[in-house]
Amino acid sequence: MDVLQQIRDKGLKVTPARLTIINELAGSHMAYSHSELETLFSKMDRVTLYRILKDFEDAGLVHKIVDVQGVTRYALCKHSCPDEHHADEHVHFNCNSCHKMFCLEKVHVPELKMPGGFKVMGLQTLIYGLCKNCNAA
Amino acid sequence: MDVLQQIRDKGLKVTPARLTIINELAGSHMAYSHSELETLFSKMDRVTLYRILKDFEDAGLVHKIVDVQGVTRYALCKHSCPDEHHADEHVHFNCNSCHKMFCLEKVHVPELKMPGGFKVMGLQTLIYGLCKNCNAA
DNA sequence: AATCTAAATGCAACAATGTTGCGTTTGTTT
DNA sequence: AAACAAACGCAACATTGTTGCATTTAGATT
Repeated sequence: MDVLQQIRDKGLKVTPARLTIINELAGSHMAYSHSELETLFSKMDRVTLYRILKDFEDAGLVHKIVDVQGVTRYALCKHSCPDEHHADEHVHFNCNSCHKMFCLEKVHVPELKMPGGFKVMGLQTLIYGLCKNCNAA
Repeated sequence: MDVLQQIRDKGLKVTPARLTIINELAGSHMAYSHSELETLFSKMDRVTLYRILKDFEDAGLVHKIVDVQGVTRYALCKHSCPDEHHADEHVHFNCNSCHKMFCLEKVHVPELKMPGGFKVMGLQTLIYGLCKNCNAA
C-alpha cells in the first residue's frame, strides 16, 4: 500500500507538501525533528510543516517521540500502528555524536516489576550511544 | 550529610535561592520542571533559576531528565550519583493525568539485545500511566 | 569586624520552538 | 467547471532557554 493511498484513507488531502514530507520519512528508519525537515525543505512554511506533522500523527501515519536532549522527532509508522501509543512499541536509539534517532522495531523490551500504587499504561525505551556511522569514524 | 554541606563540597556558594531549590527537591522523589519551580517560588528570577539548576546538575547534585511530553525536569540525586550518566540509572514514571514525574530508584531494568552496528552507552526508561493519587481519583 | 574578590544575581535582550487567527489558495467531489 | 471544505501562508504571539553585563553577596583574608 503506497503512502499516497494511506493519506487519502485517513481523510487527508494529498498535497505536494505532504507528499514531500511523507516520502522523506518513508525513505529511512530515522526520526526527524521539525528543524531538520525545515532545513531539508527550506521553501516550506514553518507552520505548515508543524501542521502536517500533527495531522500525520493524528492520522496514525507518523509517531512522535522526544529524544534524549528533549528534541521532538517524528518517524513513519511501519507495520500499521493500531492505537495511539504506537510510538512506544519499539525502542529508539539516539546517537550521541550526530544526534540522529533511529527506530529499532525489532528490539524486544522485557517487562518491568513496578512498585504498587502506579498504574502502568506504557513505556518508552531510549537507548543512546554511537550509531554505525559515528562508531566507525 | 546535609544538603548545605553537599553544596559547599562542590565548590558552590550557599545562597538563599540555592537553599530554597535544593530543599524543595530534597523534600520529594519528584522531578520538577523549571516552570513548576518558577510558580512555586515566584519571586525568584527566571534566569537565576535556570542557572541554579544547571550548576546543581554540573555538580552532580541534581539530574536532568526529559519527560514524555518533552518537558525538561530536575530531581535530586539520591545515593551519590557517581558519573555524568546518573539520570539513567533509574526508571522515571510520568503521570498522564497530573503530569508529575517520579524517580523510581528501585526498579530494575533488564539488559536489551541490540542489533549490530550500534555502540550502546546507556539507556533511559520512561514509564507512563497514573500515579497513586490520580489512580485513586 | 572591615575588606576583598570571585561567584552569584537581576535585568535586558535575544534565539529557538511551538501555537493561534485569518484571509487566500487548492484538492476533491459533484 | 463550480463549489466547498481542507490546507496553506503570513503575522502575531507564547513559552522555553541562553548570553552579556552591571550590581550584589558569600565567604575567605587580614
